[in-house]
Amino acid sequence: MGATKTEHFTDNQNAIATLAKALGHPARVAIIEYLMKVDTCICGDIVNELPLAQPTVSQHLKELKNAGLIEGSIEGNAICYCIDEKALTKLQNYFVNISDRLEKKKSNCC
Amino acid sequence: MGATKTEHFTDNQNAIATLAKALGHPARVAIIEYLMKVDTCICGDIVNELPLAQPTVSQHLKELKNAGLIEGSIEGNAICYCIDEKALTKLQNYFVNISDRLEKKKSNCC
DNA sequence: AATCTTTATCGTAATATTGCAATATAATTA
DNA sequence: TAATTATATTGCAATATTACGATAAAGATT
Repeated sequence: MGATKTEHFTDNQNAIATLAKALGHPARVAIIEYLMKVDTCICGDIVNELPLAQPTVSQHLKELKNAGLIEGSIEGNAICYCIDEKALTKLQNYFVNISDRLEKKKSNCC
Repeated sequence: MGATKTEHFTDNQNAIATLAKALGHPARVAIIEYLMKVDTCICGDIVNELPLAQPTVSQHLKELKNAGLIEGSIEGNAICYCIDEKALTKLQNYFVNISDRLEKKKSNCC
């Protein structure tokens, strides 16, 4: 035991959980926010921006990339990371949808 | 090592990460969706709905409650859980805001 | 009061995450 | 081509998460 039983849940539930999990660490939220802030796409400045060692940041970037939240492209020596809008749009749609449904229901809770 | 360095990040980054982390497991996404689906607030039916043992579900409920995503109130013998709209609204606002900003920027990526 | 029902907690095993030093890889520059 | 720069990977220690059986706690029923 100890491993998540993904096979018992729907694809969408797993997809949302994967995206949410990727944002489930403040460093990764900070990376997304930094990529939003800097107009031009930035690479290893992220390492300077964050209070974490380079390998740690590299690992967080990898997780964001695996989840589809950011993309990286080789830029000579460096790697240029940027936000993948599709994933964030998916999250946005999901929560807008939930909030809409809650709005209509108007909490008849307990 | 091994513990997240929360103190180095902003309150908002930590708050978003905490909420996202709580939704970072398909069972917890499933619980939220189930609570959305059933009109009336439901308690231990969640256990029957999920493919997990009762203590495991109880633990997931606790995490959702700690994150502020659901509320529980005693209903005689049972506990009645329901969604806490505030937390989901916060997530919704966060992602709507990000998507808006991305929209304006129109990906000049890398 | 004894039993049943419902939910939470404890204890524990399996697994995953976080963080970093050391090192590898790969393009760049001197 | 040797040194530099930028990033990824490896290996490992500390900690956290996931899952569940056993058990506790607390109200409901008989």
